[in-house]
Amino acid sequence: MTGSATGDTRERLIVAAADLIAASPGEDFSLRAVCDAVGVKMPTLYHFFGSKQGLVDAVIERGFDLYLGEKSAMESSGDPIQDIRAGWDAHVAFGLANPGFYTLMYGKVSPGVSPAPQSRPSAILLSLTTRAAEQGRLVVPAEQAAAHVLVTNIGVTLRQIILAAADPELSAAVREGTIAAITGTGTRPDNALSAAVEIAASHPEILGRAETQLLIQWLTRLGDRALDASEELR
Amino acid sequence: MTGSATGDTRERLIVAAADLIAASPGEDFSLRAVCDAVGVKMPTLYHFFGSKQGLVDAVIERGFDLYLGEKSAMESSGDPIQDIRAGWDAHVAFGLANPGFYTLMYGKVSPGVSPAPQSRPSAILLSLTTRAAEQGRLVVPAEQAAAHVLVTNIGVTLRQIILAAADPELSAAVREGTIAAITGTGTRPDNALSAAVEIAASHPEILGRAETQLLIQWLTRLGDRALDASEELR
DNA sequence: TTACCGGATGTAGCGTCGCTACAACGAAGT
DNA sequence: ACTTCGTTGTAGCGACGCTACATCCGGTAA
Repeated sequence: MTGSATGDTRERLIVAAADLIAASPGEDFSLRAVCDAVGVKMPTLYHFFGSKQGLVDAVIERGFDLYLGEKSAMESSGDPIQDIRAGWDAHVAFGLANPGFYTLMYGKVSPGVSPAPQSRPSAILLSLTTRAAEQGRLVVPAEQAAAHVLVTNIGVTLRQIILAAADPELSAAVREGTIAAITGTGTRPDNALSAAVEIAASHPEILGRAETQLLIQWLTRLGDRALDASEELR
Repeated sequence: MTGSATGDTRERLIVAAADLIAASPGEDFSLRAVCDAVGVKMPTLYHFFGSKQGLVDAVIERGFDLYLGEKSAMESSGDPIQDIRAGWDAHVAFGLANPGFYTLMYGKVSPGVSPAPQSRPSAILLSLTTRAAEQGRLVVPAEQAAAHVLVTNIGVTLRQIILAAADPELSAAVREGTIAAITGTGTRPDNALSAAVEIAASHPEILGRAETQLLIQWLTRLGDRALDASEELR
């Protein structure tokens, strides 16, 4: 035919499948449509990929290549926590820009899914949390911190894709909440009293229900008056 | 035939579809298999549901009924934040126990998905965050807090389903991180409590001497026990 | 009783899907 | 020139979602 170099047909099949998936994210796609787009019959596709899942796997790998390509374009800021922030935003941005890819990469629930392709970006994240841990900036092990960041990052991205509504405020809020959780820094570190209220409310069994309620009442009053007292000093 | 009361066939079709979905979560299912399980032909199914999506919608509604049935069985603890904790754990437990239902309810990425069925549990969550906001315990608006809790709760649940590995530690860590983020409290209870003790001790005139002494005693005891409880999470 | 009527169900079939056995083509190697 | 192997087409299978049409059956009114 039209001068087909080796591997060209296979390449075009992957691109056509990716285009079809991107055209209707989350929906299934037809192998015949892929073949028609390339101008090839089905046995050709099966010669290269063996099954529909084989083609899907190739598309997924292409998706991770694209994702990591964008990600490696960012240079490190030198600060691991700051790099986690940048990686978070890049993750969300990629998901919203490529919902078809992203759904296959992180949204598939079938039991036969293999987590192997996800290992590359997960390793990057783990290296960042490990560096943060080495600097003594985490209150949890590096593995747990990486899992925490990954699960919330995926959650906020999938949610925005499903609702078809980008929500940068929510993404930023969850991002900062997650970072605060793994670094142990609160978002309002000075307000010890409200933190104490939360601790008491979450463990009513320690002091008893009535005592806990009274304790909370006292802490609240203490907070109001103490705040006034310190205001007067200024 | 065998004495079919009104609506019986429709009911059995929903149950059969739910069983097939539960048998292979995330996978597609065959309408013919549903019909065979009930002992009915396909036009009967189409008489009741109109399309495959119609049957799926009925199954989703059944899933939310089941979920809310379990959830309404829990009585309120009186503390909205504590209720959010219980709701979080119930959410995760339901997802892990019913991955087929859960995937349809919260994991579907198709653009034609309607968020209407999700409005019922979301309203419950929003009422909890609204109560917490009324008590002055949130640092963000109630709507944003509810969205934050929902997105992380779904994220951690979907992740465990996909990886086919329950991880109670991760769920608890993300839960506490999320609550800390919306309440503005840090995740280091010992610091917050000892700081609260200092504040109380430096302002004995606000609550009175005897009350302040008792308050400090309670905070100390709370610190010992709560620290032990949170150690188990790490 | 009888005729009718509307909901529930079956028969048969359409077009499409993933997948495959088999053969034909063409460039590279001997 | 002949073989070999990678690539592609022809034709078809079973299963899918879906539907036009016919049939059955229980209640209702003449």
